[in-house]
Amino acid sequence: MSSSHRHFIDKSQDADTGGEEERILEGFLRERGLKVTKARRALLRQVFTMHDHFTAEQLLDRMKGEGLPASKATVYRTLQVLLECDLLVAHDFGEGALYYEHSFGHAHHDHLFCLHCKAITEFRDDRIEEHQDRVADDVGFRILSHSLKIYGICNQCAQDDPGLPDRYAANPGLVRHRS
Amino acid sequence: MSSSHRHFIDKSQDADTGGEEERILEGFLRERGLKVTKARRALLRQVFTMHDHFTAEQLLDRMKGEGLPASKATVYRTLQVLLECDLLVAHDFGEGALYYEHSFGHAHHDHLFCLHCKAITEFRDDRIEEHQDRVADDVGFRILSHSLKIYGICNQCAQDDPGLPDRYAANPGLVRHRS
DNA sequence: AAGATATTGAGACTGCGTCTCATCCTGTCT
DNA sequence: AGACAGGATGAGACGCAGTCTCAATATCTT
Repeated sequence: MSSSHRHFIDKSQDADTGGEEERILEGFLRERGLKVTKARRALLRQVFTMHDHFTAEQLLDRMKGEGLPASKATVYRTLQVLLECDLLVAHDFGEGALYYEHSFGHAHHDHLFCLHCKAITEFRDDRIEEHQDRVADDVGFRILSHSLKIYGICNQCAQDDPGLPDRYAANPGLVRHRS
Repeated sequence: MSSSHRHFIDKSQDADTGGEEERILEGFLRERGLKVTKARRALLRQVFTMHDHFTAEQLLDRMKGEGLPASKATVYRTLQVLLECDLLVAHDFGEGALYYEHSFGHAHHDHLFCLHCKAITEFRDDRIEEHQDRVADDVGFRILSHSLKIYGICNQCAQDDPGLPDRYAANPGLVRHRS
C-alpha cells in the first residue's frame, strides 16, 4: 500500500486558480520590459484549460481550431516565457516532442510513463527526494533540478494484453526512450 | 558521508574485458542472421576504448581520424545494434545529441550532470531503486527501465566560480534540459 | 497621438537522426 | 575456390522538433 511519504497526483482535482496565473505572467513581463499581448494571454489561457500533458503542436492545433491568434514561432516563444516564470514545466519522455504541463500550484513530482499507451502517472516520494539530496551532498554538487522517469507498461495495458510487458522487454528496439 | 547502499562509479578503474564484448556481439549477430562486418567490429572496438560518455558525432569523428571505415548511417545503425544487445546505453541530458557509454560489466546507475561543464558523475543508490519499485507496485505498473538525472553545478565549477549556481538558478532560460 | 520598441507570422533554417538505393561485402553452398 | 543470395555500406536526401530572420504590426510611454 501507499505510505505517507509517497502519494500520487490527480490533476482532475485541480482547484480553480482564480486567474492568478495571469497576474503572475503580467508581473513577470512588466518586470522585464516585455509586453502583455493578445497572443500571450490567449496561449496562457489555453494552457490552463489543459489539465494534462500536451505537446507544442497539440497546443498550436487546438488554438488554431478555436480561431485564436497563434503561429508556430509564437507558440514556442511563449512556452519559453511560461517556463521562465515557472508557470509551466516541460518533460522529455523520449517521444520526440516535449510534453508540457502547467505547474501553478503543483509541487515537483516524478512520472511513470507507459511506453504502450503513453499514459502518464504522477507521483511524489519524499524519501527518494531525500536520498537524491544526500547523493549530491556527498560530492558537493549543487542541485538545480532533477528528473526521475519510470518507463514500462501501465496496469491497464497489461490487463488488456498480458503478453505486452514481456514483448517490450524482449525487444529493446521498441524502447526508444533513451534511459 | 557515503553509506553502504550508495556508491559512486569510477570508470577509469575499468577492468579489461578480455574481448568478451566481441564474442557477445558476434553471438547476437549470428543469432539473428546478421553479419559480422569490418565496420561493426571497428566501431565496437572504438566504443570500448572510450571510457566516458560520447556522442555519435564524436565517435564518427574519432573513427574517421583513425582512418577506420565509418559513415554517419553506419555509425547510427551500429549503435542501435549495440543498444539492442545490451553492450551500450544511451542517455539524453537535454543537450541535443544523445550520450552513449559502453555498458559491459556495468550495473544500472544514475547520473549527476553539470549544466556548466557537462561533467557526468555516476552513482547508484539502492534505496532509491527500492522506492521506485514500491511506487510502481502501488499502481500495478510494470517497470521496463527508468532514468534519474540530477542537474546542477558540480563541485569543481562552483569552486572556480562561486556565483555560478545562483546565476543558473536565477535564469531558468539557461537550464534547457527539460526536467 | 506619436514615437520607441517589443511582438508577430510566414517560412527559411538548424541539428540530430533516419531513410533510400545503388554498390559492396559476408557467409554459405557446391 | 567460385558463385550466389541477401545483408551491409556510404553518400546524400529526407523528417521533424524547434529556432531564427525580417518586414509588418501591436503595445507601452509620454
